[in-house]
Amino acid sequence: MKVASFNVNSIRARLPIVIDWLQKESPDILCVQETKVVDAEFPHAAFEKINYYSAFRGEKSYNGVAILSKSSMEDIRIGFDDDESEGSRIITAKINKIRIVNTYIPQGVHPLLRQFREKLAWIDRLYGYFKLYYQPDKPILWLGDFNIAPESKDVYNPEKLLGSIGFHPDEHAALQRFKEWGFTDVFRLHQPGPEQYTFWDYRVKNAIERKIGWRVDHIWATRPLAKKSVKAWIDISPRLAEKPSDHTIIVAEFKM
DNA sequence: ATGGTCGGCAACCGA
Repeated sequence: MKVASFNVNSIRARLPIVIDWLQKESPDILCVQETKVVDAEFPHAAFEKINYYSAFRGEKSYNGVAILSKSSMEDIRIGFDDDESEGSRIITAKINKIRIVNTYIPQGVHPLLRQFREKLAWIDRLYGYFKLYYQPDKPILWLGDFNIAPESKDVYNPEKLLGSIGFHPDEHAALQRFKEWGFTDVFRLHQPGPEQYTFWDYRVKNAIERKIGWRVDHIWATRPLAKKSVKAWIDISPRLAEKPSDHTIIVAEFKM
């Protein structure tokens, strides 16, 4: 089983990249974030044409998440509990007995602003949601743009950036709870080295060459699944495309 | 370095 996650920064602008990548790599599941499109305009027909099912929820201009899958999806859930107001940031489905959770965690803007507290509260709510509905001894895959680099080796300059948005102790503590509950960072399991970035800011000139990046996109799994993972990698091809993306695609493979 | 660049959408917001 091959799974992947990609912050597309508009599914319409990045549709050729996504279609090409699906055809080239043939993953079982691709989770996408920042689709930036209302459901009525989500390009599901383009995915059906290449034999992918899709589950999606979006809004005009901002946010939006989708799961693309070769196998059919069951028990698709939008948002938290019966509250679909956060549906543009969390969508889940059961695929071949595995619970897939795709999240686009709020970016947070700046640690001194209310949006930062809202980001932490959102993560808290996600934690409560996991605790209430799922069990760590079951196979669960959590993918998405977490908007957090968990460790020093996940940012280009940890000394300078510690305390910044995306690399803040409160964010690290918030993520740590998920590890204690039972999640493993599958990418890190297979790639212990530094400079494994999934994101480079558009605004930084020659960011890739200068290695000014962040690892904020993730694939985490509960232990029964994590122990079946065999490899993980970052595909930077979207960043080098004609219409480059600021994020890359993170991929993991499991021997089922 | 304290700016820079995207996408969406029609002025700036969010990242």
